[in-house]
Amino acid sequence: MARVIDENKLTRIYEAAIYQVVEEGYCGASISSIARKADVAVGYLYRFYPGKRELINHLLDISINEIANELELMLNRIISVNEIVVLLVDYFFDMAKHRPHHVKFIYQMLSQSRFSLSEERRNNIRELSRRVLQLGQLNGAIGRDYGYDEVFILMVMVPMEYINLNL
Amino acid sequence: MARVIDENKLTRIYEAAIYQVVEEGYCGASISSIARKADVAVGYLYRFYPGKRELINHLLDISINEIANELELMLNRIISVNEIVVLLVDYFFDMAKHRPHHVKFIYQMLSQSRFSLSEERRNNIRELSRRVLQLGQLNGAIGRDYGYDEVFILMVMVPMEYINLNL
Amino acid sequence: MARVIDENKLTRIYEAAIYQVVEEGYCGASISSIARKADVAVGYLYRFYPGKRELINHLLDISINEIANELELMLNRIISVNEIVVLLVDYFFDMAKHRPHHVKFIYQMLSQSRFSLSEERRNNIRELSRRVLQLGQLNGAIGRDYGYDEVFILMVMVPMEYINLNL
Amino acid sequence: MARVIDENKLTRIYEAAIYQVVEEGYCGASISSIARKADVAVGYLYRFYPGKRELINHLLDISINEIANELELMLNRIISVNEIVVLLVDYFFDMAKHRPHHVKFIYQMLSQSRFSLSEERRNNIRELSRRVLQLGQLNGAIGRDYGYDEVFILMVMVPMEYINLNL
DNA sequence: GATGAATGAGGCTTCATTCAT
DNA sequence: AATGAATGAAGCCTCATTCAT
Repeated sequence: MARVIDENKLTRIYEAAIYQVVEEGYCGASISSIARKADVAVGYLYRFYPGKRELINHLLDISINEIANELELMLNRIISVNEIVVLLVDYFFDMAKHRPHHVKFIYQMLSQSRFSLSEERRNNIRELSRRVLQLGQLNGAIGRDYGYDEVFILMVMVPMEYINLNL
Repeated sequence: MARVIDENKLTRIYEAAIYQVVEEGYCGASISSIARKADVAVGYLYRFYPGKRELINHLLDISINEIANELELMLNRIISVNEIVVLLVDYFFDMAKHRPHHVKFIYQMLSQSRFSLSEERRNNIRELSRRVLQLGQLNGAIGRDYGYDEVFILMVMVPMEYINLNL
Repeated sequence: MARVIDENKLTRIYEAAIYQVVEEGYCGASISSIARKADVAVGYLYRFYPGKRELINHLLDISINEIANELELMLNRIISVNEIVVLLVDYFFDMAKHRPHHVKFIYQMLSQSRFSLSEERRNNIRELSRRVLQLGQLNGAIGRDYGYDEVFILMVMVPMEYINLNL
Repeated sequence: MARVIDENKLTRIYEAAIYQVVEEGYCGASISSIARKADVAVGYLYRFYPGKRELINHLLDISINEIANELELMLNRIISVNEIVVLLVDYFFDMAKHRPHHVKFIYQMLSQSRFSLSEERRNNIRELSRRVLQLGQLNGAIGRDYGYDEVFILMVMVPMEYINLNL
């Protein structure tokens, strides 16, 4: 019978790709260097993605999704904005501790306009920001004249910035 | 006879390089595309820089220096931290209006660890942050438990983040 | 127990290979595309041939052999050259109607010097051409100053050319 | 001043490309092997053609054009079809003698439907065939029931076939 | 000094072939 | 025996860099 897909290999590719992109940039992260670091044949990569760009884009998507899911869980427990900020920052610090390259990866990608999220993911983020904003404005934690952007920057980007500066 | 350098050509190269890096990323910004956009021969570029990396790194250095000088001027006039924040944000918005690619360029480069500033520039920035911190803590505008990083992030990175999100 | 070879699968491989070579050329006809079209596993192919080249070469050999056998049957019935020409052209037109890709395949392969027939097959063809020539020159249907080549070109290649141009 | 284009290099590329295609087929004729044989850098090829396919297609176009021009000259001198056939066959034999690979190249490419001539070239050929047909039917050299295809096959393809078989 | 033609290392991708299951 | 996941050599192409003019 045919061999089964080794999930572990895929994980290694993800780690390697993120590591290489952070260390060398999108272009510097050559497919062959990723494959080598993941201890996988070059061709193996192309079984899952039609090309390099799709691989990296998917990784960004996965990573953002992870954060979005975390935030959604928090919002569903209807805690206050203040608590959410604390939890989110904790979450980022935890990620920085265990997977420092992931934080850098997300941060880098988000600041390069060429790598945009999928429409779906973007809507997802916007919806969550809206919910945070609503929650914060209800009990006065967030002033009336702030919008989604401010929420996103202060809750997501600033913590990441801080972490990046210190990594 | 002294070697005459056409400052105009150099400026065109800088503009073109920054534009291309922002639009296409470091790798996408090919030397030939930069030269073409700057209306300069490819070889001309190599009279000033030994390679592509050095050119881009220098541009980052120049750009940061520009901001540092601006901040230094402000600090020399010994205005309050509050005023400095206002002036600095104004300065960034002005840059965003007249040279939007420059803001993006600096922001993008700073979030990519592999493009580091020169030691000299880094010291420069640190010294300025120290002075701002001192000034702020003197009159209580900045709390005792904040450090350089926080000053830098809040005064430089957050405004840039905001601008980038809206450009 | 004797190894049972599924003749049907083999036939499907032949058809698929010929089809793909005609449509995409030798290189464009990838082993995996052939296997997919034949609904056979890639590895199965390698049970019969050590490689791609051998498969294709064998197909050419088989195809030519088929024509040679046909011609031989005709010659054994000692009919005149004129009749043979008619029968052969009929045969080609029939093949063009029912298996158009086969005609194209043979035609294409014969015009590419690097796909040579096996020594055995070549001798076979030459012998048949000799017999046709002899037969034709006996009753004056073919002039004294023609040789094997002319016979082969006029009886085999020209009809094929015509068919190819019209397929 | 910038170096001037070396026409000789281009000619070497043409020869090398045709040689390699004939010897190894379209796919076997790798860009690097062509460049090596032409004693030219790989990148040099891409100054004239966007890719391999365009190079080979252009070579076919050039080659066919050459023959078409020759035929046109003959037709303009209003000689008889018989004379034209003789001249054309002479021309092919001459080509076979001095540039044997060119004949093979044209023959191979024409028999592979995937490499079609440009619309312009095809019209050109058709027009010339029409003129030959007209001329031949005027003085009875060509029977009433023949068409373009027959003219083309007999005057161009058969001679080529013959040459190919003997090269 | 300036130019841009020429080079070739290196990147992305494909696919013939192998071999564990 | 049959399968198809996995491999990696080799192909196409780009582009940083050099250097003759």
